[in-house]
Amino acid sequence: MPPPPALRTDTFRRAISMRNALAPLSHTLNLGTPVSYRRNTEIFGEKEPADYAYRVISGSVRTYKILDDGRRQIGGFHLPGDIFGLLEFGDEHTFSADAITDTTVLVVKRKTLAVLAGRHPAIARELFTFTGRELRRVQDHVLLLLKTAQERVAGFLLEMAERTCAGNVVDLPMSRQDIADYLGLTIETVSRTLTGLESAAAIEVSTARRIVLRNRSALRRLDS
Amino acid sequence: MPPPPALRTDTFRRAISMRNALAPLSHTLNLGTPVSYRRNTEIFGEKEPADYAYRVISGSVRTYKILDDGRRQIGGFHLPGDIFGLLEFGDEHTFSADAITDTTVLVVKRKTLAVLAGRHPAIARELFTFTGRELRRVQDHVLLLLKTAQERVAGFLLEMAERTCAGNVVDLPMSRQDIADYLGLTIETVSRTLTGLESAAAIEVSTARRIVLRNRSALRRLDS
DNA sequence: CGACCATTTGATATGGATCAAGCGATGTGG
DNA sequence: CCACATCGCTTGATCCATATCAAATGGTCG
Repeated sequence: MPPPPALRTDTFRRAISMRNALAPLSHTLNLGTPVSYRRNTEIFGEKEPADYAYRVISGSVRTYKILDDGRRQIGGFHLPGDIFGLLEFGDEHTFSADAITDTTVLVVKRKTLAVLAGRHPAIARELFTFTGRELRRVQDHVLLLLKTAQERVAGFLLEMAERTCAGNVVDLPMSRQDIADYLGLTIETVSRTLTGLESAAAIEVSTARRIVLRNRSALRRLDS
Repeated sequence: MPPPPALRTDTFRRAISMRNALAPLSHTLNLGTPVSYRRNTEIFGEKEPADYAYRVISGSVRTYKILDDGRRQIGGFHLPGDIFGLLEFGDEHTFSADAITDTTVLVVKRKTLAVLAGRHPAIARELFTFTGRELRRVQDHVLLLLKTAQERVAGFLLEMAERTCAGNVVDLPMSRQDIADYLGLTIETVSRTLTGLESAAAIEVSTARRIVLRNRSALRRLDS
């Protein structure tokens, strides 16, 4: 919504200097202008012109749609290193995005990326790889929605543990409602399932937002 | 599975001459070698090297995964004009594909497409557009799986009607089991739902495989 | 401390799965 | 040409996972 400042050489340099061990798309996509959003504020809305793509530096983002019946479906959670807003069909965003926690992102014009990709095959290849990974992610989401509540929650926890790379302690940035809207369940079911997993000694719910994985293989079994 | 003959200049020319009013990706992707498959035969299997991409000329194809618990999830149905097998993460197919009915496809090396895309920005752009459309399709599949049985079936019929472009008469190439595995339902539920839609005068089930849409707006309302 | 919001827990309802049987079309051998 | 087997589909009865409705608990921030 707030159009970020145009990409200028100095901001470009500044962004490049911020390059760090952000996950997998090495370096070429580490450009753009840093912009920050406060918790629960909108980054962009569905149907808005998709001029910019974003990469998370710190914090966390959810992308979602509001369905006709008022329910909200979360398409994905985006953690540091992740890109979002890039792959849109046509010129409008197909999802809304907002910051779950206070978040800083790098903003870059999609058009700029397109030009760069045209000029540098390496960048084009990276974009293509990213696209493949994104497609895979959405396909996995389809498979997730076919499973039982227990499998969905167990799978979600394992995925978050992997993505946050923090051993067995998973600090969830998102609320139960967010999780429910991602997994296609209700908050009650998510809560009950977590309680169930705790009774089964697979996890420990330290606080609502902090889960400790006690028995990964059990979780993996439940994930099936 | 049966590795198609290598792309040679004469087959290339032959394929180009077959160019016709196949749907949306105009012409540049209308190249490759025609190959035919009989009904219910495998085109490729999951985990096989993804050397080739395919475009349906005539017939129909399903792509699917077999899940750990033995269920089958159909990722999509591919009708004349559609491309499949192109977007794979890495070098292996992530889905299996087989012919639903007797089917002819154009086969082209993915590598060839990559080279062509590198050389011709127009082709690169077409591939990118296709990718965006594919991503959208999978995202829509996610949304589909959140709906009620009635909404899924109604939405499926509307989609098929649109894709086959045959007015109100929809000739389904696939079985109830295929539909169920696509919609994440059981055959019983699909069957009952169709009967229900017929009672509601929204459709007419002429034969098991031929559905006539009697009241699209009602269907659209049920699709929500 | 008190208010508010997120989460958990409890009781009940329900949509779709499962189990089981019947039916209709298609094809095959006698 | 018909009897019969087969396969895909429909219909029926029951069960179960998750939604829904409702209330209690707990954590956070003024």
